Amino acid sequence: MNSSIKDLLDELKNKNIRLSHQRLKVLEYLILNHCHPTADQIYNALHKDVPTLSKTTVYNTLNALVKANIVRPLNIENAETRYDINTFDHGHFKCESCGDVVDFSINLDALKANDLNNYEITDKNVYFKGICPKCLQI
Amino acid sequence: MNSSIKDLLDELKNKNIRLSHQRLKVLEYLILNHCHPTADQIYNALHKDVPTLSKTTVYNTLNALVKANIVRPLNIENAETRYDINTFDHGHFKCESCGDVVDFSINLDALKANDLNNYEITDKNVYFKGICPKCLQI
DNA sequence: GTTCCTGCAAAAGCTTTGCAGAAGA
DNA sequence: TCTTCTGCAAAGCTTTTGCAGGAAC
Repeated sequence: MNSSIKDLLDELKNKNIRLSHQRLKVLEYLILNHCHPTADQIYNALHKDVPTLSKTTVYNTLNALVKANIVRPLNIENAETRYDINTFDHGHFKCESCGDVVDFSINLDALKANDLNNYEITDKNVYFKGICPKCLQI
Repeated sequence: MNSSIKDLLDELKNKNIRLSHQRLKVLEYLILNHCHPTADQIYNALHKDVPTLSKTTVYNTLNALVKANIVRPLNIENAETRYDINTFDHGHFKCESCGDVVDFSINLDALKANDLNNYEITDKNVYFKGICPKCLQI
């Protein structure tokens, strides 16, 4: 399960991340939209409500949240980093037609690599590509 | 198993990919160096032997090989596409200390995603991150 | 002789950096 | 008050594009 908003804010305080209006807006967007947005998508979505918002601040905020382990960066396509606030184990599916990314549940602990016995593994990633049901119908 | 060089060249001919000197050099590099190089690494390695080689040609060649399904592009880190000529099922491990990428065997067919029943899945990717044994010793 | 490829220069796209003014604690 | 954040402009990187000359077939 996701941590509560309060826990999140406490964690931010502990890590000396100031809760500016812009940062709260980015965080709110990530919590309300589990669609693995790019920095650009976040910027475009928030720009209407916060006209002075700059892309620099979006990047700044996202990098701070990644460093604080609150969001995870997602690299499926080149030159397109997406951001994910879900903390439970899951894989990602990207539709090559519409570009949408959805989560799917997968047990990452069960993923064993016998070839990597002397390696220290800190991060496991799984992503699939293909066509989503919506695009298959067209 | 990897296909033989002859099979590769036949496949290139079938797909109307001309066997220029530069392209053969890039292909040779990929076959001899299963280290998942970036375009830049390939360029730097071949530049000595083929002084007139341009990065544009390296990119052009890699894109042609990807389109022909002869090499696979690998996106682990943002703004750093790597290229892989191994065709058998495998995952990738990237050392966050030295940056090296190594293969490990994994059964991708066994990776099932129950949440994606109505999805058409064309591509499965697994990558781990951590520290390799060499860097752990330092 | 066609068609496609090469390589230069320039451009495009995402992300980072420098810095002065503004806002959070 | 002190520290950090914002947002503009500019720069940094990887990758792509336009195009004239050259190579493959």
